Amino acid sequence: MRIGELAKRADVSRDTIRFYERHGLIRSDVDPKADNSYRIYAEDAVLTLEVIRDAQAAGLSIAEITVFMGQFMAQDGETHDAQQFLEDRITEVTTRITASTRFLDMLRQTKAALARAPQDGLREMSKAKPDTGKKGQGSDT
Amino acid sequence: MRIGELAKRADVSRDTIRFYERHGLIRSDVDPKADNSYRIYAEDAVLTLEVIRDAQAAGLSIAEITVFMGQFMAQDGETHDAQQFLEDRITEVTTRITASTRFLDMLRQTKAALARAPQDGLREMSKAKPDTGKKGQGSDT
DNA sequence: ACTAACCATGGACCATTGTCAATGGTTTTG
DNA sequence: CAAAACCATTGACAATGGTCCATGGTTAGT
Repeated sequence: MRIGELAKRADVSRDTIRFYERHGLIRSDVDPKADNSYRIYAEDAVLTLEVIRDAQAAGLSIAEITVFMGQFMAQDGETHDAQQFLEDRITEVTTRITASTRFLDMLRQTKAALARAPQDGLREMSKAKPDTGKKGQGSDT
Repeated sequence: MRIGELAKRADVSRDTIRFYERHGLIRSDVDPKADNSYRIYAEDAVLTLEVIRDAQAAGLSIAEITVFMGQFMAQDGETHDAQQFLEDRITEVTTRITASTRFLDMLRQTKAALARAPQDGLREMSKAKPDTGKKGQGSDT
């Protein structure tokens, strides 16, 4: 298919597709039996764009997604780097999901508190604590 | 506490704290009985910075986090806008978590496939398909 | 007292992730 | 056929989220 159709089907702009392509996230060929310069995209490009969307939601940068796509398509070795990369991403994404969920709870609690005491403000909310469990050594250097 | 201590305790740079402050995400006062211009941060600023981190992980922009913080601290009305805002954020964050989780699965599957067929590449992976379901279109002219 | 370490302010600078506009060619369709 | 709609390429522009630097004042340790 051509870029316009892909754009419609994946719900992204043509410019975005071109941007991704420049960054190696997606590929296209030129129809050899046409003498124009129109690029042709495979069917699975739609899927690829959806994966890119998810990957971005998960916090990966374009550069990282490019690597992932490369890994995904890879045929040759470099298995070690690949494994390591994937492991790192898994850790990061997991962490992000945890933080997001924590924040989601906070949103819900805030909303509930607000519903409970509309004009009163929500000073009592102060009790809602995040529960990080990581940093914060109690004193200065 | 002063900015340096806060920076250490919350594990962000001083510049980032100042950046947040300029954008209304955090506040500080000047010690009235000191004649310097050093800013003093309350204890809970550490917590605030942690919440900001989570909110960012959840995909909120600085502007949105600022609104949330305002809501959180709010004393006056505007309950309707607040409720609506919170609801919208809840929907968005939930969606993001779903997408992230979907992508996380993909990472895991890719890793597994790679472990299974190191030199073979993972052509069979093609079967792993997401599961979106949207509509509409992006225009570009 | 002197120096290292800290602080404030302002503005320049940077990477990332696109978007837009100009220019010129191609295809489709009424 | 002629216009509308589509396509490619290039490069400028923009918003976001910081980071760095220069300058000058403050505090703390030795």
